[in-house]
Amino acid sequence: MEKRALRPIARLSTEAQATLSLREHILSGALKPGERLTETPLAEQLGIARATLRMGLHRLASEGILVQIPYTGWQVVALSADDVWELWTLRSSLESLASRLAAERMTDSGAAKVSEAVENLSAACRRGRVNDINKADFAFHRTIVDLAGHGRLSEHYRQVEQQVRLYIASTNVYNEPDDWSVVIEHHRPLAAALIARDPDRAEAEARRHNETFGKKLVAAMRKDEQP
Amino acid sequence: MEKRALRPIARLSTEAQATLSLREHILSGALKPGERLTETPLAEQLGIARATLRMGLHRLASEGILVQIPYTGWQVVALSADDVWELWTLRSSLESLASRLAAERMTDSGAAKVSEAVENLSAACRRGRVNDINKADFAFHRTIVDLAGHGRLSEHYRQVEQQVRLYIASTNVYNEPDDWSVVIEHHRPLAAALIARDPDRAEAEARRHNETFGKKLVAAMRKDEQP
DNA sequence: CCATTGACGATTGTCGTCAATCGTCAATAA
DNA sequence: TTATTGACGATTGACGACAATCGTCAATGG
Repeated sequence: MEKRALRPIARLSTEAQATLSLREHILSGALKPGERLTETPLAEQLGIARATLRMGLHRLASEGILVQIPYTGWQVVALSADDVWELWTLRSSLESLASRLAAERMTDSGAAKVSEAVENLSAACRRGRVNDINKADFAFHRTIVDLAGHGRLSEHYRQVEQQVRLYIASTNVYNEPDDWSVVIEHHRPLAAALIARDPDRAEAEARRHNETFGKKLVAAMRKDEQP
Repeated sequence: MEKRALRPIARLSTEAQATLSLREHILSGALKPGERLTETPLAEQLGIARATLRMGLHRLASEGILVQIPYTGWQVVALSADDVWELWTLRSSLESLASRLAAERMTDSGAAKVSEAVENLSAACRRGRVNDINKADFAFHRTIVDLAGHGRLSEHYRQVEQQVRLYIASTNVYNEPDDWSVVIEHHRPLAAALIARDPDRAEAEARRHNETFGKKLVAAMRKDEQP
């Protein structure tokens, strides 16, 4: 016998499962931006009815990773430089709020989570495997948002984060053999402010962090778009 | 003959029309929070198929003004004090960003729009009709967000605004015979900062505006919830 | 040769129907 | 009397089929 009581089984409607599956499939980079999706074959592949699949597609569209062209089909969004700018300004704003709130309600266990996240990121940077760094990076920011204890903020952030993931997956901006040590140096001040329970500094550091990264990224994109 | 060329007619899918219709119906306050909705009668009322209606319902759920209880029904969300706190902190964050951006890219025509909006609000306050004040208030803030020229921000703000509208419609917080002149005094500094093209001040004023209102509201709600 | 148009295949938009699941309430037995 | 259980009505969940609309491309006429 197990110690813990039985947990209620996680029941997911077929639509929810399909949405999950599709979302991960797209975000994994298996589908390139602009790639076309048609309902009928997709429904057959997933073994569900078209109407069911369709709900999932609509949801992903409302989340901004798919676009629908009436009577023509669905396609994975192709982000422009302006889109990336929008994403980063928005992310900066949301994460600044999250950081402030997280610092305000920081607990010992929360601080431990932040420490763990930043150490994971540090370890990943030392190993130098791009995918791992990426993952640890997202996990670090996600930790902060979760610690803010703000359901709607969490949901809005998730949508932005998702599109950022899509962008990262569809480009190789992270493949530049940059010095990975700078990545961790860019995160430590924010983590420190959080652990120190300093809302003002946490908010400022979050804003600074996002803005520097965002500016670099947008500049790189515009350079690519022009010629 | 008319001068202007024919504009493309606005074609809306039945689903989109149903969504629009439902959204306004709910936001108008015709349905009280917690009120139950069943698909079949609703579909009949609107004269559309259940599957079509259902897509609209799902959308409204993802926008946070409906909740779905599996195999049971849909209902209008009932916002708690915590929810209102979430809404106002989020709105503050988003509108601060919008105000900063709007101030940065302010043009003469933009400034005119801000002036017009604030004058409308002022006029409404003098007349003292609650509904008009309310409408002008939302229009003022919407003007700022539009002027920011940030599609995603606009969409995220819309969702928050919607829930705020729902909350306002379902309560009579605005019915207190407050001195309406204070309303306009709370808005003028922000408008002035925007017209002066001062991003820092605009951002700060937006934050201050939202926080004072939010705190007052949340405090009033908690007082109502406790006993 | 080229612009126009009509038809065709492909794809989504919408609909009606049946299956799965929920809450409730009465029947039952200790 | 009261806790359990079985059945019922109500409601959503999922499905397959038909209609509307799109882009394309060949046929047509100048």
